[in-house]
Amino acid sequence: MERSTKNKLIWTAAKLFQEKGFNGVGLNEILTVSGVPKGSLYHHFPNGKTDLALAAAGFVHGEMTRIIDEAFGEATSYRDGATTLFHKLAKLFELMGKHSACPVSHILFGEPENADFQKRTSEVFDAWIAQIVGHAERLGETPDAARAAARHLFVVLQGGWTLARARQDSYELRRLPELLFDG
Amino acid sequence: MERSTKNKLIWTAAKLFQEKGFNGVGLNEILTVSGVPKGSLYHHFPNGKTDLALAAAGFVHGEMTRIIDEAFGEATSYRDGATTLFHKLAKLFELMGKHSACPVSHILFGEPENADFQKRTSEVFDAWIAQIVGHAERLGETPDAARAAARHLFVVLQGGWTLARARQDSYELRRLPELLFDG
DNA sequence: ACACGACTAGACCGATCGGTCTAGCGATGA
DNA sequence: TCATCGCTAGACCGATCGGTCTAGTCGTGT
Repeated sequence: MERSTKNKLIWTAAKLFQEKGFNGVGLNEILTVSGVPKGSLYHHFPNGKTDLALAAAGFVHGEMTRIIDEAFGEATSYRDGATTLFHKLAKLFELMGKHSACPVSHILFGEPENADFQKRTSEVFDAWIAQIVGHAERLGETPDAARAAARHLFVVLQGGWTLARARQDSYELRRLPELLFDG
Repeated sequence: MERSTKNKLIWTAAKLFQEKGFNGVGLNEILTVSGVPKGSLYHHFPNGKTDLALAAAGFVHGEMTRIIDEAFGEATSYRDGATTLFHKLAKLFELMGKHSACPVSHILFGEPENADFQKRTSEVFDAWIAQIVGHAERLGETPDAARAAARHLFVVLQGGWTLARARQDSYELRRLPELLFDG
């Protein structure tokens, strides 16, 4: 990602929002950390903080999409792909300092009355699940099995991430495949 | 719960924090909704907002403990108990307006740098899992199976709640038993 | 050389934040 | 009757919030 002013803002905002939530981060903090003045923020994001949050959510959505494709692209079975995905996310979780929540939910759940945030969250979740369904079918699962498996994976990932965060331990993410496949 | 001033504060704070998170709710909003003046808040909670949040988390912890015991108390098998639990929580979710997140995590994850919040979250989660392990063993599961089942239930509950919130649909909670038992 | 548009820079604004402080109410016991 | 004390009541505080506005910088096309 090219380190333009705009991208620095998005990257910094995404990181901070994931740690502390939309309402837990002030513009001044984002500005100080990214080293960008306030005028630039409102040039690139005329609607201010909400615009920036939506852009940050879009960025992490793209990153997550890429990670999912990478994990399943190398795999020879659905189980392999899912296991790789959890290990990749565990590494990401460590990289973020073991404080971050599921990127999208933590950025966009802060303002439940904001219809844009609400809609976007739902869309992103649907997109992830559909993407995993696609990989599952490609790797030989029947459509029904693929849909059930994708939902199960998504739900377990969300919950496992919460537990990992509470315990500050990425192992909670790495052991999730047991839950899916050895239960 | 007796409707004393202190309890009105706890109850209101719990509801609002669940919807909007710790940083998404101002003291003035809590005070207005509950109809309590600021002086009373600082009389009952000398350390202000953080005290109140910990009390609210303790309250929802107790409620959740009660719900878990009720669900498994009526049950003749672990599967029955778990299914009842999900239905009870789906009803609760509807009652709260389909905006609320997992009570404890949303109240206490707002300030990841606050060690008290961090510790309390982890403790509450551990307590819930231990409680479910107890019920599972009582209902005939082996210790190993009970521990695996309890973790699976907890993780699926957390993730399913997130999905239910994103889609504003309590059915996402009601269908979780399929994931646990028909996968 | 000059004009113009994209972008940077930060002073400044009213509103709201969490928190403090003093005054007073009202039940209880001496 | 009056002193006491748990609690209510809300005015007030400095800090910080998200957002606006003007001035200036820089690169590019003419």
